[in-house]
Amino acid sequence: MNPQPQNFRAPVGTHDVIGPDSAQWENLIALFAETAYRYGFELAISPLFEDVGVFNRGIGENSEVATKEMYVFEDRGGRTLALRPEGTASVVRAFVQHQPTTPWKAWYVTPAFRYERPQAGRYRQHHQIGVEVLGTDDPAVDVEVITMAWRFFAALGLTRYRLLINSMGHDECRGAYVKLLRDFLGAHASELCEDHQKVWSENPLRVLDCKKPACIDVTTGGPMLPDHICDDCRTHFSAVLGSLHDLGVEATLNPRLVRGFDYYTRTTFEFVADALDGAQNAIGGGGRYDKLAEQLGGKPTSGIGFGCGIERLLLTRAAESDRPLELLNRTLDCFVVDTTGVDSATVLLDELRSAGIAADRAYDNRSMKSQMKAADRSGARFAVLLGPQELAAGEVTIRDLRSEDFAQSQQTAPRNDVVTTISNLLTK
RNA sequence: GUGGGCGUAGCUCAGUUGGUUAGAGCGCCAGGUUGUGGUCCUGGAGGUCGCGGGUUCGACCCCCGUCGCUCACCCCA
Repeated sequence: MNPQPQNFRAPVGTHDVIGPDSAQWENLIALFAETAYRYGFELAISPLFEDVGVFNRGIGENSEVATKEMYVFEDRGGRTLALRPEGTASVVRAFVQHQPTTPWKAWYVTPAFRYERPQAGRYRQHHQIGVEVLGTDDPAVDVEVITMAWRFFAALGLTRYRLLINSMGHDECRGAYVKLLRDFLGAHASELCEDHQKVWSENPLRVLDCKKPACIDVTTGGPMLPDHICDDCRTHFSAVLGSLHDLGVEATLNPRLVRGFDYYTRTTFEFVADALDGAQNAIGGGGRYDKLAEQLGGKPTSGIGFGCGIERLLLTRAAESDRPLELLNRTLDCFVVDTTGVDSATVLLDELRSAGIAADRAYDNRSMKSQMKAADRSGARFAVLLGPQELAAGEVTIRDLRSEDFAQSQQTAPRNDVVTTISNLLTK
């Protein structure tokens, strides 16, 4: 009659983020929000799920993510929906739907879902922060977006990261290049690695990204993207590279850089962290997607953006430094120790908190010693002692918990002046 | 989807060739004479040894299965 409760746990590849780790997340997201506003971005929140077509059209129906990693499901109304595997497609869908005035600059923070086997730095639900700019193909925007990410990493305290960059060309010159590459690969198909001998034709660009020696050998002698993009794209790319150089943002040209989503055109980039060993060292990436809005049914609109994985950024940060991020002040101002037995703390705390003072307390009428321990553990700056004596005298005792000197670390204050006294002590 | 390693208290881990009531440290709770934390001392709570089956007189230990964690391949953040 009383069934054994099941031991539920977070699904495979997902994680609960609780303290003290959640403080790192809070810091990182707050810093990103701050950075985004400084660059003129507004926050965009879009649904976690979309019509599956948004992602199929966006990231490409043949892409690895779309074919075998998406969480696709049918809702009760028979609609075929998918959990977002990345941020860009939804934001661009929102742009197409609402047609905000351009340039539209939006930032986001969102979970992303991909059905893969989890491993270090790879999860079925991970979280991304990113930005998108729609409505201009000015190379200055490419530079701004890349630079923002670059500066953000530095503000996070990262030091060992690199920017890899490439130009994919626009649809026409890229198409011509793919044809060229396909012909080339066709002539050398038997020399490719085992896997690509079979599938090189479906997406020739992927072969460029293959890490197997066989494929590298073949493609090294073959045509590379930057040499075959049209004059306009070349000019655009040069402008981007030039400005990045002027700003001191160190970009490494990587002609093999081909990202996993099909929507990219022209400027394409990736950030890798050297502190992360193994295959999961990409902490962020992005690029231009000048055809995406159109593919999602909108007017032709240029766009560019980047996304970064929060988990990987924090892993990188932890690998580079022992010190946690402490950009936000999240220490308690005071801890109320109430031994009156009549719960005087409730009213006192309401006064303190209403005045903007961060305050907490113990519950359950615990002993003074126990409450003092709790005060110490809480990290609060001051303990506000309120016992029978203080209650009778109409005052409180304020104790500086950082001081070791008993005599000088305590003072009394009239009960009515608690807020102002604490405020004054805090500004010292 | 394929393969390797690992599942013992909240956490980090011991547990001798299979042998009685499964241990430690940290953390948590309570005390150390009646109002003071961070050190110290004492005590306490907390575990169906991931789960299911098998071998055995006897299983945390051996075997099989399963689930989970983890790492790698693939791909990506």
